[in-house]
Amino acid sequence: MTDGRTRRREDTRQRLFVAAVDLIAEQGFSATTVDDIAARAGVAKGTVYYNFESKTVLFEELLRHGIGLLTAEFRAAVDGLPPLEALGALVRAQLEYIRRYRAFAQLLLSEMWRTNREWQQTLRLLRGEAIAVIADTVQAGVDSGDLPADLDVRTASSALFGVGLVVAVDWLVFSPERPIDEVQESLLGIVRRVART
Amino acid sequence: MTDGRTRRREDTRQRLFVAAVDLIAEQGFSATTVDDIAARAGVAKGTVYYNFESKTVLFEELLRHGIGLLTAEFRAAVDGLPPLEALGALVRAQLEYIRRYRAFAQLLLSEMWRTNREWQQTLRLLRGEAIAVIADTVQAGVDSGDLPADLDVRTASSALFGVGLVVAVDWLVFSPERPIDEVQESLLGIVRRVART
Amino acid sequence: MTDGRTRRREDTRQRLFVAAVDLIAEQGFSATTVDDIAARAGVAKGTVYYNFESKTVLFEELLRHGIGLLTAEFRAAVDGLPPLEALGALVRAQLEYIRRYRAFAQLLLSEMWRTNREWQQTLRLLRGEAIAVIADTVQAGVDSGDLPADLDVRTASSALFGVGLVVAVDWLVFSPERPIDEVQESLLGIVRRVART
Amino acid sequence: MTDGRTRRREDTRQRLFVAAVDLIAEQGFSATTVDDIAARAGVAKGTVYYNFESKTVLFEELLRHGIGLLTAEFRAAVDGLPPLEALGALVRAQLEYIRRYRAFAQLLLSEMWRTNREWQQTLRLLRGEAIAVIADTVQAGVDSGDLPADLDVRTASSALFGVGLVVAVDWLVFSPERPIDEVQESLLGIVRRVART
DNA sequence: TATGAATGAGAGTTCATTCAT
DNA sequence: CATGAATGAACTCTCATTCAT
Repeated sequence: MTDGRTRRREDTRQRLFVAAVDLIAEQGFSATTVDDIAARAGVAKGTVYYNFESKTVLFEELLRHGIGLLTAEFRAAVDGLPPLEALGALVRAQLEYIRRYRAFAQLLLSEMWRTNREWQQTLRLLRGEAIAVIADTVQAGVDSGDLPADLDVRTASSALFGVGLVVAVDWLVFSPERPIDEVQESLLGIVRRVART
Repeated sequence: MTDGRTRRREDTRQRLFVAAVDLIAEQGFSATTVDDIAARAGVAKGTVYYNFESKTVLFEELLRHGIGLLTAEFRAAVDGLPPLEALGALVRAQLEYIRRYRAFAQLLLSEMWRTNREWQQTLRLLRGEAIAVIADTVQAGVDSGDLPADLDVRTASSALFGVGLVVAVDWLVFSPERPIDEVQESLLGIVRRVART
Repeated sequence: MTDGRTRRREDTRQRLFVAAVDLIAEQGFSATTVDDIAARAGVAKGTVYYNFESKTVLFEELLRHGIGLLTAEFRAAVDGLPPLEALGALVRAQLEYIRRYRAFAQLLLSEMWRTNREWQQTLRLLRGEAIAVIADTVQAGVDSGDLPADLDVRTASSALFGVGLVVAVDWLVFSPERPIDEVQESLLGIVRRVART
Repeated sequence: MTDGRTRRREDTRQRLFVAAVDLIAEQGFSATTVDDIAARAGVAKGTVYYNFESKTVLFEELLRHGIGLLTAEFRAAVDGLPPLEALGALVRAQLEYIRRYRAFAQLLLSEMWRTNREWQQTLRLLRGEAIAVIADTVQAGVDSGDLPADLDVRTASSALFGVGLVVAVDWLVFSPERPIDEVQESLLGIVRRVART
């Protein structure tokens, strides 16, 4: 199972993932060619098709992989924490994630609110899983009285996710020199104020 | 004589704009073909090229047109208002705009934070003009003492623009049944709270 | 017949001829667009079609006009002259013509030995008329004993025409600083030597 | 392993060369489509672009290949010969070449004296290399006293090249039934007579 | 007599995908 | 497990031609 061949193959897949995410973040899915991906990964074009059924499938697995990671970090962040602290931990986790996987975050920002794309179903589903963690935390806050009782949990969670994404990416693209702590503080400050209502 | 011709041509360009913005918002620039655009506009393919140098130029003029409109509405909104009220007016104007030109807003959200695209220069420039109106208002608020003196005006304006965009589009895509007033209230509430700091 | 309208139209046709001959000489027939021709002639594209049935017809009339002129000058040159002097006069006439209508000469050089072109029939016919004047002169020289009796009149005339064309155009393109008299002398010298055989 | 592939690819390129030269000679560069070339070579259209950057590049490599061959034959022809004999050898070599690669010769005749074409730089350069061999021979003849001391070497070489081309192609197009030896004799006769001056 | 907006067939080019090696 | 030559459908763009003004 984890013999030489499997490891080699896993390595190739990993390099293709990295190459694809960078290029698609920069140029978008359609503008990124399989040739580009293979070249940046340092393999032949045929190798892409040996490892993935198609360009679309490669992209879908990429989304699955990336958002799965984010969801896992969300779950780890809130584990055992009381609602308000958990909310802060989520913001921190999202920022950390975006900083580490900047290209993937850009890609998400570009694709998340599109319509009529092949992988839309997949994306909505994955988005739902990530936001569910946020929603659970928000719901817990409402139940415990830490958050206003009339809060629309679904919309608030959705907005929280989107705001974190856009603010962090905006920071990375337009003010990369600004320290992340400031950004984190601003976001946490806003969340706390909203919570207090 | 020349007037009839000019009017006809202007009409054709307008229809191409409308067709292009819808399709590109849904599918992205690369995935949208010139054939699609021509078909939706109800003209022949050659007509697209008679009116625009290239697909890229059509898109750039589209960006210019759309963001120009937004900037104009921003300017009209803040005209003569004191800082805090002006800030509220900006939020309202942005939401109104996004509701009216939903497709264009989606398109902006998808392209604004990308790198390495042909029209990036154009986009950055236009974004700068729109954000300048916000920045002027924020700066006035800082000067008047309505906003915290240590506020990073540039970053705050940038974030305000991004948050408005992502929240409004998220609402249109994922909770279209929710009345816009609520969204507006939420956003205004957040802005006011931040202002009070 | 020669009223205002006709004169204006004739003027437009003339300008289109001049524009077309220049452009086609430089770039070839296919690479020259009707837009190019109209622009250089300073008229609208529709005007080309108002004056000529099609691009091909414009070109054919151009060939007819240009080679007709050359043939006429050939006829005028040899008129009344004894064979050997007539031969020299032909060389001079051809060089004069090429110098005056350089672009047309280039165009001829490019198209004359092509096969499978639409206007080939026309071109062969016109070429035949021009070469007939040369052939008549050569034949007269053979008959009078000034030229060798076993000379293949047809081939010799054909070659004379081609050599004149290629040497003159080569001179115009690659050694334009060299005076025409030298070129003429060289050519006449060769012809005279061949004649003496 | 790699050898099999390389050979296959080289084979494809060769077939594309042959197909392209025939078609372009007949119809000209612009009038020849990539579809035509692919069809005659018996490959798919995409294969043309897998092997050549563009239609223009294919044509440039074609020119390079064809004129390179001619230059090589010129060099082989004059090798070790005294000036006058070398001159005769050049004429023979040129005629042989044109007879063998008739299509390429027609193409050269059509393109050589054009201006404003993309590959002009390339063509001038290659023409220079071929004519340099002639010029060296002519210069040797001048130095040895076999040719007139006041001969303009550059112009004479240029003209010799052009005359050989136009006479040979004229013969192939308009009198293909005439044996090549006669043509060769005529040309050699002229050259010898000029030499005697 | 002249115009120029519009057209659509067809050109050059790209690229996801296949497959023999 | 990996390769890269070949493919052909689909793309962007061009341009000779038409026609209402």
